[in-house]
Amino acid sequence: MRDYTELEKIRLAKLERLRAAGQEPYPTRAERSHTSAQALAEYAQHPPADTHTAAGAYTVAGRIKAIRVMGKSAFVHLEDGAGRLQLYFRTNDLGEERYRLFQDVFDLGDFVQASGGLFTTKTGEVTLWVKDFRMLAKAISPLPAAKEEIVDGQKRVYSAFDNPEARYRERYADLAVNAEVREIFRARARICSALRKFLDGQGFLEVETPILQPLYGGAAARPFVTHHNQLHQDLYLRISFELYLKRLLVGGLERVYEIGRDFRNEGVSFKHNPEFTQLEFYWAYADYEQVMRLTENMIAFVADEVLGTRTLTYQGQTLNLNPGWPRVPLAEGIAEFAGVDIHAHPTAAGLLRAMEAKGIHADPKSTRGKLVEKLLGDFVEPHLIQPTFIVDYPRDISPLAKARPGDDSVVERFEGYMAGFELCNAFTELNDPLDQEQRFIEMGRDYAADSEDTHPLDEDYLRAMRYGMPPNGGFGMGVDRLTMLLTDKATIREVILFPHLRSREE
RNA sequence: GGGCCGUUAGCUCAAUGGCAGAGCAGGUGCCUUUUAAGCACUUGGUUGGGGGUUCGAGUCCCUCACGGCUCACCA
Repeated sequence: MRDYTELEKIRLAKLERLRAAGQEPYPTRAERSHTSAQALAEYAQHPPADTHTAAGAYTVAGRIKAIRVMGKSAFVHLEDGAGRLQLYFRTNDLGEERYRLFQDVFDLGDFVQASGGLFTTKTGEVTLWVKDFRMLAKAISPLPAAKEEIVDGQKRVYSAFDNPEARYRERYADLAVNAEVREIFRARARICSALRKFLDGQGFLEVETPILQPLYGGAAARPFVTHHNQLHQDLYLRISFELYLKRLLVGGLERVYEIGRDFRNEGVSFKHNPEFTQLEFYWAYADYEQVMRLTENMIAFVADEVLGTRTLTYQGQTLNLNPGWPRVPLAEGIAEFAGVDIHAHPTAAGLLRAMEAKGIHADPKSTRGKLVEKLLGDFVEPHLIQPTFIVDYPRDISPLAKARPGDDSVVERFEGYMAGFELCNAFTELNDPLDQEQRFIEMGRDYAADSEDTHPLDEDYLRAMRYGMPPNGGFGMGVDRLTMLLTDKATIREVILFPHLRSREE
């Protein structure tokens, strides 16, 4: 038996008192004729002649958010999924005994059902004049209490439940108490719907590919490992969808996408959660130029659908999401912001010397591609506030992308940036099985040089490609990051319902 | 993994090394159109855990746990 707090013991006693009075604290069924918003809308459309007398018949259900008792009457705020509605309880209407029952055993956080007509109070709030009420679910533990006040139309919250750790660990309490948190996840759902609507409209097919994979690939990340008992087989949780989605192009599905979970066994930060939601699509006969245009249109479409505008404020910065993002070759961006001409330094050693000359220090074992990435991340990325495509990446950090015709050292790849961080990554996909095999082998060498684990070589993927893969453009985007941007949240944990936290001993 | 900061009542926060407090929530009263309702009284603490210094530790030191920020890592 667990230890209840003093506050919980008081509520347990109230629960017993409710039972003693013949009311079930957790009845099986509830009734509801109107949501709070429906009731208010109906009243507004057909206001009674005398607004101070209860009119109509409404039954509402929801959670008690505020109680103001004044002797023999009480005002209560009820919150449901649509909003809130004030309830008015009065001894005259309910009788001494029922009124006392309400006053004595109904608490903040309880789910209740109430019926009556609507009227307008002296202070102008449309309110349900309660003729009947009952408990729907008694709350034993008090929700983190917050108080709200409306000052000049602005909501002010006092003693808000805002300790991040507590909010993430008890997200249910966070959601119950902080209405704006519920809005984040409504927006998130609309973002996913808008992405699907856009891609479906472009003739893409939504598919599902394995999360448990015998080999992992498609990105540079350490995987989570798990085990199938009966098959005596170790399996990896996928780090990307790429290699499976491209197998589908081999199979003749020309436009496919997947929205789902990726798992990366790496550091946690304001923009990294160990599991995160990714959108990837692959588009046969398209190249990265077409994918760029589709990307701009997709982001603008989502902004229209979710925000109703293409201008948004992110952490105090105004972002313009209209299509027509600048295309900045990676080498130009680095030249501008880091003052290093990477074209002039085709070898890792040469580039490293050029960087050292600028006072930029890097791991001397880095490949040239790694050095270029460091320059991009440290010097260019922070400047990319407005939506920008950085294009044309070094071949050795892009093993699944196709080389640029006429320049083997550069691949047709772009990354979309805004607000100073990477949003998406895409390329003209490599579809030459012999080149792909060579790249995999090169990557293995690079990993060895970096003293990382050797990346597994996916033979089955090469077999698929040998059957013939149409030329195609592919795309990947972090849906969590897009949600951060559109909801103006500074950390990924705010847009994931249950972000990963270290376990805590009870 | 490193650095810095933090953890005090259900929630939000105070407290020169010297009696652990406030507001809200809770309880008991008063109050039949309130809205952070109001008024009076009042309960509530292993100050994250453990160890140390000290006559005396929420406060200083060590250590562990968890979190925040940041750096590193993240083709």
